[in-house]
Amino acid sequence: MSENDSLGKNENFLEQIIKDDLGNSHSQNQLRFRFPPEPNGYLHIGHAKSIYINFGFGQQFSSPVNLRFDDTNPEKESIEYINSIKNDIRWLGYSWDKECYASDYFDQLYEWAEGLIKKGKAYVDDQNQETISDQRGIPTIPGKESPFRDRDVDTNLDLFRKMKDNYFKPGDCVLRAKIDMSSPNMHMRDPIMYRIIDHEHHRTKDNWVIYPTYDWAHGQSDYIENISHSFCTLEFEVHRELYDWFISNIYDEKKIIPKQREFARLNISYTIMSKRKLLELVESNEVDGWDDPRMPTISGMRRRGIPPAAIISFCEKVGVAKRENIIDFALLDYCTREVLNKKAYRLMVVIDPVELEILNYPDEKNELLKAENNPEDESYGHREISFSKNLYIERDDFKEEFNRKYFRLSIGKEVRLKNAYIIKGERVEKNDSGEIIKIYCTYDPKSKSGSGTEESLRKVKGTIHWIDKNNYEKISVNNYDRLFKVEAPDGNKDDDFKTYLNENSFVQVKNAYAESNIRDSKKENYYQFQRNGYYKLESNNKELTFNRTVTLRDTWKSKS
RNA sequence: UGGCUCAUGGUGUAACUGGUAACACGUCUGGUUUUGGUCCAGAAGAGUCUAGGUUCGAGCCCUAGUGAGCCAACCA
Repeated sequence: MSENDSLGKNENFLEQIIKDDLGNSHSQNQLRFRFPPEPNGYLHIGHAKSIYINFGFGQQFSSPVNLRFDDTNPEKESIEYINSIKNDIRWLGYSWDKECYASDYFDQLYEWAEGLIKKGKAYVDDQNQETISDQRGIPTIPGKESPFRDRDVDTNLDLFRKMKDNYFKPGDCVLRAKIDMSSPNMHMRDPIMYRIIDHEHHRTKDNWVIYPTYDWAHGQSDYIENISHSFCTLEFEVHRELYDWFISNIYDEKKIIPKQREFARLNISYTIMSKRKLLELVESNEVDGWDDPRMPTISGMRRRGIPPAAIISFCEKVGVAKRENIIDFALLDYCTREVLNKKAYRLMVVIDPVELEILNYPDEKNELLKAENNPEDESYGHREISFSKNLYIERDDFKEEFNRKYFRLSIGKEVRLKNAYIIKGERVEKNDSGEIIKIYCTYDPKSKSGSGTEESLRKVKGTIHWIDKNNYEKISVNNYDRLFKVEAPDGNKDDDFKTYLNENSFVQVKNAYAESNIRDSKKENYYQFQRNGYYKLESNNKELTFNRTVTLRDTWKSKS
């Protein structure tokens, strides 16, 4: 079901690798992918790219995709994260074949580790962390071998079993692969396979006190699950040699050898993509949790009102390559608007109200005017909006002084009230501080929208939205903006990224006036407050509260 | 005194086994429009990091530079 194929769109390099393998080493039914998050945080838009890549290939090649939790570090992981991850993937519209856990393979991994010891390819090192680290050397200088490196097999086996059986304390010893302390690749300098961690695991509870490291667990998990292609981000490129080394040492049957390949992670301007830093924002209460609408997390974007289709479309447009990149946030906004324009129910909401009285409109008259729910889609139908002599309009839609580029209301200037009549500004009333508190206008009774009269067909330059003063709903609106003030908040290693937080990223408007139809709004729907932006219902407890997803595109260069 | 990776308009991604750069976003024009939205039409903007080489011909191949990223957690 790949749209890519049908559109003849260009293949990315990972797709080419798969197709090459299909022509040589792999058959169609041997293809299998996986998405391997560590349950130590919430998924963000960067993970969405990875999800899109892996599950996208699954769809394209009709291959199964496993969801595998890389849960080898119980100190950082939790069931809360597991649940949020599953929820987010489903919300994005994907379903996995098997739900797997690296922890399900702990027995097998242990067995293989003993196998490596027996082959003389792994040993227990009694040195402390600091010593091991010192001995590893630096990239330009070879490391030194551990004095415990040449222990015999029986000693190693005995020690390793004691490690497993809780004879030692964390830090007393580790199991290391015996490879090459002078390798130019630091990861080949006798990497650690097991360490002792005294912490209950969220799944295996207290069954284990030794836990495999990422390098020892990941590739083997791929191998166990018959994963054909293991795609990860660029920083794991240097791990590949070790990934292959481990598998070559356990490989003993005619199983698929998984192939690790790396692509560039996603970066977006004015935000950060590090789980560690995102956690920091959450814990320091800079944001309202992992799902704060300003967060680049999947859950945050969901709360903000970005539909899954927009996220998928974004990942598609962003492409897959090996080059470091920073995507312009405007592309995400574009994808969001593109989807929402077709989906959103339109409503009129005045966010910063000022009173408007129509002098020649009958005092007691009240009309119900017809409005389209979505001009992009006839099937959304129509609604009725209450109209009378006294209204509210957006303060911003009236100006006493203006230039020829100004389309909105002013004294002596005509404008159309959306779905209603053409009015002309007459005069204003100000308070002592010179602030406009009320605008007076006159209307053309024959210009009613949709009436078909000659007057109603007149072209006026501007159209503005409004609210009936006698029939409206007060709502609360959360206007969000970018979380950071600079394009690359974590680009400068010397500065704390939090110093670049945008203090105006969240503006709450308590008293916005909405047409009364807003009472029917639903959590699952998307809304456009006309001429203002797209909004998502956040809460409908006593008072309706909406989150602004994104503003409408604004090409009016209101420059001054 | 190391290894690995990358280098195409402002941003991102293309260009099949070499045949003088395409698409999207952004920007700018104009048109339509009862949302300064949408939609439609169009424009500007790179000669592909640099220097050599191979070739009739190179963004694609080779060499050497330059620049950037990653690697020295008992994190993933």
